[in-house]
Amino acid sequence: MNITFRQIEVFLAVARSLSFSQAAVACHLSQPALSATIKRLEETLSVKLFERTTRQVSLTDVGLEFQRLAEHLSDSVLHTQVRIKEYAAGKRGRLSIAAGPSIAAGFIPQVLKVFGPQHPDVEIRIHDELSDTCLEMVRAGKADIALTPAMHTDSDLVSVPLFKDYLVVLFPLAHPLAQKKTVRWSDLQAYPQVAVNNRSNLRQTINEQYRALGADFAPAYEVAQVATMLGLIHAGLGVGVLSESLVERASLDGLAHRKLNSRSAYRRICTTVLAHRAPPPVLTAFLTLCKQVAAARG
Amino acid sequence: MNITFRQIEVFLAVARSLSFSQAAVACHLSQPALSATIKRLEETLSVKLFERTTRQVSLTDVGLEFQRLAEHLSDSVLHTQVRIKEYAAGKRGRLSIAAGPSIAAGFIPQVLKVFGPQHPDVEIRIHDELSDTCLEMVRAGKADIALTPAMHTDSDLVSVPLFKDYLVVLFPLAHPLAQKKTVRWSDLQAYPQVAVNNRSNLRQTINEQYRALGADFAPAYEVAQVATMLGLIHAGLGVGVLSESLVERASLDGLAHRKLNSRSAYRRICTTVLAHRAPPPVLTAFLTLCKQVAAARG
DNA sequence: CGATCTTACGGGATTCGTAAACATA
DNA sequence: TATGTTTACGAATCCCGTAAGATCG
Repeated sequence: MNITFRQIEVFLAVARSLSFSQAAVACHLSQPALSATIKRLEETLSVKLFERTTRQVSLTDVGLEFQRLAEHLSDSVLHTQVRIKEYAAGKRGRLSIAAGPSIAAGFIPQVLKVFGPQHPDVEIRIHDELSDTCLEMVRAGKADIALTPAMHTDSDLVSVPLFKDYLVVLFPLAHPLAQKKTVRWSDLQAYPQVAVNNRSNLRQTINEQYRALGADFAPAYEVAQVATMLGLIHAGLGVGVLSESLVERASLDGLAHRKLNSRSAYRRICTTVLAHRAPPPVLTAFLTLCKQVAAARG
Repeated sequence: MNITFRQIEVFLAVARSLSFSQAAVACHLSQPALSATIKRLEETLSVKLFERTTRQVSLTDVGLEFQRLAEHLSDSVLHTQVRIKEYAAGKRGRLSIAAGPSIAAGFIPQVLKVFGPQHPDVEIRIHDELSDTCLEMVRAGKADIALTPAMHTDSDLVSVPLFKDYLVVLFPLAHPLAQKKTVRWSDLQAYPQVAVNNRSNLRQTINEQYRALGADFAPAYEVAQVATMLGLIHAGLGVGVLSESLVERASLDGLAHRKLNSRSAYRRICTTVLAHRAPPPVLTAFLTLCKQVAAARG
């Protein structure tokens, strides 16, 4: 014989109204049915909860003690139901996002600006690491999703293209490039260049672009962090190639940029998640929004 | 459609073993019945809790989240059941005892010495007040029970005699009274007496005893607290009449006592509780023990 | 006698167990 | 093929509502 949540609800209704009849209407139950429910509860606990004469109902001491505990139980059950529904709707939970440097600084904030307010009870962690590290984190379960330029074809990961992130060249406002309407790769060769090092996917893309043109890319300055690049460019030491997703969000006072006029000068940004694994609900909500934002940026 | 504690138990069994068959035997259920229970739970929450191929069962993300909540619920229900049974058995709760000065210092500790260890989860409060105050506290609901010499006959209170508390005279070890085997009231008149003031029930009993003998009681020293009496007697300033229940427990180094040789030199100690009110379970346990201890002291 | 809880009893839903079907490694 | 889950179905149980009975003011 087991205690029932229904019994607790009914008990609380009686304890509050101190009347079987009133509690019955409150519970949408006939009065004898309610009477029986209380009786069963008392039998289950082998305890008398109410002192009842036909004209008066009052809680026994044990009943009073049980009321406190029952109140807590009722709250817990209700709480559990809303929590689990929120969780299933992606309104609650933890979301661990791994993203490459430019995505983390450009695209992700754009998405989270909408996602955050819509999902106030979701704990979000952003891992801004190099692309390879991002994918490794997904594989290890440390991140739910990776947003990187690298398309992975391993069987344990599944990647889906999100948008094309075109390359742009960045330079000071007064720079000669500011006069040009369109910029080609060949236009850059006249100026010293600032670039991130070879560990970066962005750099590898640039290298490939140069190789395709039969040239070698030899930057005048090589750094690890994008922020350092911006400093060098701002100081007039050179120009630098970055991705559109970054410059369209970051505040780049004193700098201007042009999209590189080449059909192949882009990286395909992909979402990567674990294969053979149903995504957490909050992740599907996040993914849906990512696609919307990606579509909106055209 | 409502969630059931049985469903939660079953869910947790499956979540722990990750097998419907094993969980079924653990729950004393046929495997199809268990399968149906899980299905109903999933329908109630409108959420898929397990990812199951016929050969493998695993928790979904929602299921994992639900497991934490369910674990908490299960604990709460179990906790509630044991708590309420402990409470009903008098093993748990709050007990507020009001007792007159000598009872509080003598008899009560004797009872609690046994009661305390047997009921470790009972919060006990002792109100050591004058007898009238004790009865008033019971009437006001501030105390569950009063142990006093005063027998109350008001309709809202019900008193039951517990034991006879005989009067004794207390004196220093070297006092002449130490030579006597029996002491009568008349024997005391030769010595200065120390007594508590007229607000005390003890003092009123002494006054009555003297009146019955056609004498007036005129103590040499009158104080409010028993502890002060003991100090004065110890200093050799006089002898004092107290109750047997007090001296048989208190440590009275350097003092001796004799029972007063009179059939009427006692007070009838009573328990008093509210009438028209079922006593809290812990109180019945306490009362039972009081009667046992009272019977044992003869 | 009127209001309220309890008991009695029949119908309907829920839950269970057995047996068969089904799906994966 | 062997193991483990789901479906199908009949039986027992539980739960509810109506009607009658009991009790207190």
